[in-house]
Amino acid sequence: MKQAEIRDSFERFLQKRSLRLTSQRERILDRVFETHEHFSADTLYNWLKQEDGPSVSRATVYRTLGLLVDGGFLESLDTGQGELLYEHVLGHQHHDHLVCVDCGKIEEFFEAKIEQLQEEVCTRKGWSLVSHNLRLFGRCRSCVRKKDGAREAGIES
Amino acid sequence: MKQAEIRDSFERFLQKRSLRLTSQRERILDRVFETHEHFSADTLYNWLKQEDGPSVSRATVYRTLGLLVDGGFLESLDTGQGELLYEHVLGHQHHDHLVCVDCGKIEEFFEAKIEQLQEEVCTRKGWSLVSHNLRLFGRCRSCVRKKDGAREAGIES
DNA sequence: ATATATGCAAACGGTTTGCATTCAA
DNA sequence: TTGAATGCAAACCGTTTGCATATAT
Repeated sequence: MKQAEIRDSFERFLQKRSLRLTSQRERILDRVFETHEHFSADTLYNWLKQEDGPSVSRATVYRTLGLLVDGGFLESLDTGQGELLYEHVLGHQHHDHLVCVDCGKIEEFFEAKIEQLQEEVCTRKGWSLVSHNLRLFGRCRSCVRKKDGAREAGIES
Repeated sequence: MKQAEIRDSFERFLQKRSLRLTSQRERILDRVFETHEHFSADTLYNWLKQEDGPSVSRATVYRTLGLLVDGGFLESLDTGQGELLYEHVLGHQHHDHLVCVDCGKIEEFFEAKIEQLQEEVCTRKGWSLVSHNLRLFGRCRSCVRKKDGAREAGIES
């Protein structure tokens, strides 16, 4: 999905709710869809401060992130390290995350069988599934390598 | 595992680290293994305040909870609602959680096939799995019922 | 014209921490 | 005796909010 379509979709979303397209919202939308990394509210705030364009306050960053999550433009991801991370949704399929406990790296994965088993668990218990959050914590390929290197050198972890 | 064994195990843990068995730690340990509910630091603090025994400050509650998690006596559970919940571990097998988005109820489940698929995902990606966190958010049996009732009565959700 | 957004700074809420005092070993 | 633990209150940190001002429609 390209920038222009996203923009249209955002405008429609705002109209539906009688909200206004401000230069701040415009700027945040653009910036957020420009990156494919996971980012925090603070990171986004700093990007906007450094790069040029209409100034955006911290409060507006938070308010707009909330709006974008509501509208299904962004998803938030709780890595359990205090701050929420965000990633854009449009053009991305659902996935879960691997988080490296050594370097913080995040990778995405999708495993249909896990998704299906989650539904089965819910059904079995009489619940109705709304969403889920699966995080695998481990060591990424390069941190595993580093650790093995250290072990060979006789350094205890 | 009965209270006395847990107590011994805790004393050994403290000795190993040259930490001391204080009346506060004793009281927290007992209280925590007395309940089978999930509880927050604040809930625990209030239990200790209402029931009688040696007084325990909020700071000590937090410090001791940390200690018990380190020692593998408790596990913490991030429901994503701001505060951490705790549950005791000894005598409990690993499980994941269902969280009701309407009433906050928590149920536990264990699904071996999901556990195994997580390992497979990691292996496939070259990661080494350390732990995981799976939360299913949905509506519990009784909230589903309530919601259906409302729908029949023509009340929109 | 007017309802909505913004920026600022203060508030929030769970948790952590510095420090003087108390206590287990 | 002395290193560790406690209680208190202040600090922390990401996030939210009240309010006066600015702005999109």
